[in-house]
Parts: sequence; structure tokens; C-alpha cells
Amino acid sequence: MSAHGSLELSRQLRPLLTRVYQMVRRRSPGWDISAAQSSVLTTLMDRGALRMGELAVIEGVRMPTATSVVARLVKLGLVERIADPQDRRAVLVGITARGSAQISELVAERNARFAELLARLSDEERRLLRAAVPAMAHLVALDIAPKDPADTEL
Amino acid sequence: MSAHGSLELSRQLRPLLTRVYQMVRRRSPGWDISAAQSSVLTTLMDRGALRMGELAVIEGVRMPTATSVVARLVKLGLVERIADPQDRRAVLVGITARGSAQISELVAERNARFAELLARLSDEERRLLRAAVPAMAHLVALDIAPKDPADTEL
DNA sequence: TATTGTTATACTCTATAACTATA
DNA sequence: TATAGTTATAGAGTATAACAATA
Repeated sequence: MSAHGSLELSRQLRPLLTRVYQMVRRRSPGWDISAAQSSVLTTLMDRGALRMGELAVIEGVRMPTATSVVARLVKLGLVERIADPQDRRAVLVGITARGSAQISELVAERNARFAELLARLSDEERRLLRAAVPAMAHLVALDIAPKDPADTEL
Repeated sequence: MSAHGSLELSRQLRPLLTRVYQMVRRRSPGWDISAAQSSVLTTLMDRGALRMGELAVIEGVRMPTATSVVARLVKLGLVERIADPQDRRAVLVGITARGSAQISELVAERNARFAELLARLSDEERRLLRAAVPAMAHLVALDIAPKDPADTEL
């Protein structure tokens, strides 16, 4: 019944989200690592060492892609490949101390840059954004939830 | 003085924006055109025909990149190159009827998919998101504004 | 035989450097 | 000489198909 309101909200909100995303991402000079690379690093930071296949699934890419991104990160000394003792076919990919340090810096820098923009809003505007955070978090959680027909009631 | 609150808000909001962006973008099967291509099409849709160099600036890419993206779109019949009568060095790039139709469809599809997610939130959550829209719009506008020292007071 | 990864190949997006054509 | 754009070349990210090694 609220489908109409949702579509209208989608029309307003979606382009804005795209723009804000690009603001924070695209103009980030001085960082040598790419979006794909920083995504892998944050994943490994959050979840610890992962098998190549798991990493590919989480990143939403195919295995050959994961292999090549990891290969470049290894060359940069930011991740390492570890043989899996349980299964000799498998490879564990882990972040190195240097990778860890670098991604922390990058995240801090992005947050700082976004914060500068937020600081230029009014107190009221910031309050409204803050109030919307839990709803956004819920939205993000929805995406992870399985989309089986059985889960339609979620 | 509100710098601290901004940084905290940035920490909460920025990762969520990234995730939502990816939800809407990445899992969009059945669309042959790439992100760079759809971005060019929406730009041409919004602003009409542009010179190659203007397009490159707006898209935030170098001219050779614009040239190649446009070349592929021309091959797909979605944009056309028009000689500029005023300056024979220049090229005007315009969207075709087919390009126009295709981008409208794509935008509608993305909005619909995002709306489905929004529809799964509570009325209250949607209300909070709606209330945050003007602040987000302001945020986006800030990025466009020049960053000269003189404009610091904006 | 099935699973885990890698290699081979190809396409898009991106950049810089060198070039052409016009102002 | 300066500007608008293209071509040449290279590297990153992505994919599919074919392969190797292990379970």
C-alpha cells in the first residue's frame, strides 16, 4: 500500500545517493590504491583471512578477478597468500600489517573529507541526516537478507 | 565548532551510503550498458548536446576517455557526433532517440528496484529518509560549488 | 567426479604522450 | 602558437572458457 510513496522517495533519494557516493570516492587524490583494492582490504580487515572463493563471493566478483586483484595487492605488500593446511587446493588471503595501516589511513581520510562537507550544513540538516541513519542501516541489512519467496514477509 | 559531530556522523553515514549505492548499482543484471556509458547518457539527457571537452570535464575524465566511451555509444546507436558549425575542430555529442529511450528505461528500472527495498521499511523509517532528502540535496550542491578560499563562507 | 584456483584471452574504462587539424 | 580532439600504448578491473591440482 505504501508502494507509491516508496517509488517517489526512490526517485528523490537514489540520484542523491549516487552523487554523494561519487563526491566521496572519485575526488580522492594521492591514494594509489583503487576502489577494488581498498574494498578487498576493508573486507579482509573486517573478516580476517578468507579463502579466495569466499573473497570473490563477498566482493561480488568471479574468481579470476579475485585472483588478479589479490596478485596486485600481494605485489604491493598489502595482503599475503597463505596455504590452507586443511585443503591443499585452497588459498587463504590475509591482510598484512602494512595493508592494515594503509586502509585505516584511507578510511580516516575519507571520513574526514566527508565530515568537512557535513560541517558546512546547518545543525538542523545534520540532525535530520543523523535521524535517518538507522533507516539506512536497515536498508543495507535488507540487501543481505536472502530473497527467497519464503522471505517476502521480512 | 560542530566539527566533532560531523566526523561522527561521517563515520556512520559514509559506509552506509557506499553500501546503498552498491546495492542499487552492482546487482543490475540484464543491462548491457556500463556505468560510464549510462553516466554519459544521463548527462546528455539532462544538458543536451555537449562538446567532447565539456563532456569530459562533467564526467570527470580525460578527453581520450571521453572519446572512447562516446565511440562505443555511437557504435551502439545511443549517441551521435555532430560537427560544430562554429569551430571545425570541435565535435558536438548528442543523445539519439534510442539512447534517450534506453536511459529512461534504465533509470525507471533502478528507481523501481530501490523502491522495492524502501517498501520493506516501516512508515516511520521512510518518513525519516524523506525528511533527510533536502539535507542530502544541500550536500550534493556543496560539492559543485567552487572551492576557492573566497568561498569558504558558503 | 567434483571442487578450488589459475591461466589464457578479450573487452571496458582509465591515463599519459604524441599526433592532426583548426583557430 | 594555442586549442580541440584523436590515436597509440599501457595498466586495472571485469568476464568466460579451458586447464591444473587436490578432494
